[in-house]
Formats: sequence, structure tokens, C-alpha cells
Amino acid sequence: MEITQGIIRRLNEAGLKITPQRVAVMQTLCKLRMHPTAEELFAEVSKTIPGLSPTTIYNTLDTFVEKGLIKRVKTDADVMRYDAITEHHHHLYCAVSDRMEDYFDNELDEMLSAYFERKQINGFKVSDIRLQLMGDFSERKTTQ
Amino acid sequence: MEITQGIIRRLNEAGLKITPQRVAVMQTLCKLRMHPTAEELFAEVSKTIPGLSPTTIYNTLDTFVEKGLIKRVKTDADVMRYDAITEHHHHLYCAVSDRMEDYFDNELDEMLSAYFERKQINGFKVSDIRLQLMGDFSERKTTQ
DNA sequence: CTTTAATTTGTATTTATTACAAACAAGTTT
DNA sequence: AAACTTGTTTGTAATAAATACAAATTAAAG
Ligand SMILES: [Mn+2]
Ligand SMILES: [Mn+2]
Ligand SMILES: [Zn+2]
Ligand SMILES: [Zn+2]
Repeated sequence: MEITQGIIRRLNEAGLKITPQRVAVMQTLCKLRMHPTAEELFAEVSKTIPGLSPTTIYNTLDTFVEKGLIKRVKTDADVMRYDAITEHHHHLYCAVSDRMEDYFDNELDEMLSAYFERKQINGFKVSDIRLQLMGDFSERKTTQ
Repeated sequence: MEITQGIIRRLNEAGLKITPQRVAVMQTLCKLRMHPTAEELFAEVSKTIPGLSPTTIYNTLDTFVEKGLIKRVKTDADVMRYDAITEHHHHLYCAVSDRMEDYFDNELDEMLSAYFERKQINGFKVSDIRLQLMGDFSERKTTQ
């Protein structure tokens, strides 16, 4: 239950009431590392909380985003996805499989910060640099 | 009509029949530099082609994307946007105003290519590097 | 406990997108 | 040029994701 405690603390810090729905959504989001959609979350959280309303999923996710507890992420596909990791990071994305993975790289971030500190963009103040690395997740078994 | 000729040539090269709808959609996409949505395109193209069906917009855009004539771009908002520029480039994006602008930077691209040639990502083959530069379009009149 | 305000539910809408079949038109064949 | 073929457009109906809203419920403060 240590994980649950951490979630409860974070919800409290955000000034949100602790409800089974919210705890379950956050737990599920942290567990599923694959940037799930609202629908996927609804299916998963419903296992824990029968009778859960889809509306609650949308409400909860919106609230979490508002409070900065999670982030929205978008792919080229049609649905919104959610990310429990709010620290700065990038994404590896394969458009064919619509699969997305996190990518952390400090060296890269420092290089980019330095670059945009030197090279200012006229009329635009950069606050965050997000890379979407398009490509393919090479399966181990691929011969090529 | 030189622009139209170029469009017709590109449609031909893609093996698509030349129709007023397709030419108008492509013209409008090239004219509107702000990455319009399907709905925005429908409104604009309808001026030229009365009685145009929204379905045609969606069909046409899908076809163009399939043939590589245009690209989809996503923001944090709920709708898909379209981009007539298929050459490699990045985007400046302000989440507050949902405004998006193109950003070209050769020096940056070379730096990134070099970086990812050196630093391989385990289990992922990078084919394209897209930056989303989050921030604010600083209005000239802003005092701060 | 009681109270109160926030949250959840359930239902109805909205909006973006897709499915599909009939009507139509571009480009080819004769 | 007329007929033909096939891809395209239209119109309508359906879906899917998301949102609006009011009633029912519940967390947590007093
Ligand atoms: Mn949708
Ligand atoms: Mn939608
Ligand atoms: Zn992520
Ligand atoms: Zn662009």
C-alpha cells in the first residue's frame, strides 16, 4: 500500500478530495506505462470499481491535468492519451503500430537548452522542448 | 494560374484524378498557413465550391495524406490539423491560444542528426525527429 | 454525527469522424 | 465525339470521443 499512500499524498497536496475513483485512476495510470486512452483507462479501472461512469474518467483526467498531476500526450492517431510522468521527457513513436514509449535523455536536453539559449526565435519565447522521435520499434526477431 | 498548374502536376504524379474539389482543397491548404482543421477547410473551400460535402473534405485529406501530399499535425487540442508542407520541419506551439507556426532550422537538424547517429536508442530505429517547441508568441505590444 | 461542498453518476448532447450506397464526372477506349 | 469504366463526390446515417448538466452520493470539516 506504499504506492497508494504516495498517491493520496499527491492528491491532498493538489487540494483534491480522496476518492476511490481518483486513487484507482492514478494507480492505473502509473501502472500502465503505455500512455493509455480514456477508454483504456475506463476498461481497466472498471475492474476495480464496478459501475464506474465513463464521465468520471474524463472528469478525473481533466482535473488531474489541471492540477498538473498528469499530462496529455498526442500521437498521429485520433484519440487523446494520458501520461502519469509529468517530468520533462520525450517520446519514441511508431506511427504504424501507434505505439509510444518514453525517452529520457539529459545530455540531449542540455544540448537543446544551450542551443535555444544561443539561438533565439523571433517573436516566440520557448518554455519547453519536446521531441517526438518517429521510427520503428525493432523487434528482436527481425532478421533484417 | 501557375500555382494551380503545380497542384495539378502533383496530383497527377500521385496518380489522382484532377477534380475541382481536390484542387481547391490543396490551394486552400497552401494558402492558409495556420494548419487548418477539416472544419476550417470546409468553410473556406465551400466559398469556392458551393454544395461541397464535408465528407469530401475528409476523403480528400485522407487521400492526400495517404499519397504523402500533406501531413497531419496534432496539438494538445481535440482536433486534427493539416499541413501542406511535407518537407521536414518543426512547430512552435502555444497551448494557451492553440496557435501553431512552422519552424525551419537546418543547423538544429544537423546537430540532432549527428547526435542520434552517435547515440543509438536501444530497440528503436529513428527515422524522423520532430520538435514541438512549446511557449508563447510574444505580442509586440506586451509591456512585460 | 451533521453539514456542506465536491464528486460521481446517468442521461442527453455535441462534435469530429467514418460508413455506405447512389449519383456523378474525369479520363480512357472505341 | 459517344460510350465506357472507374474513381470521386454527395447525402444520409452511424460511430466514437468528449462534454453538459442535474440529481444522487460521498469525503471530510466542524
Ligand atoms: Mn474523434
Ligand atoms: Mn472529438
Ligand atoms: Zn510519456
Ligand atoms: Zn507545419
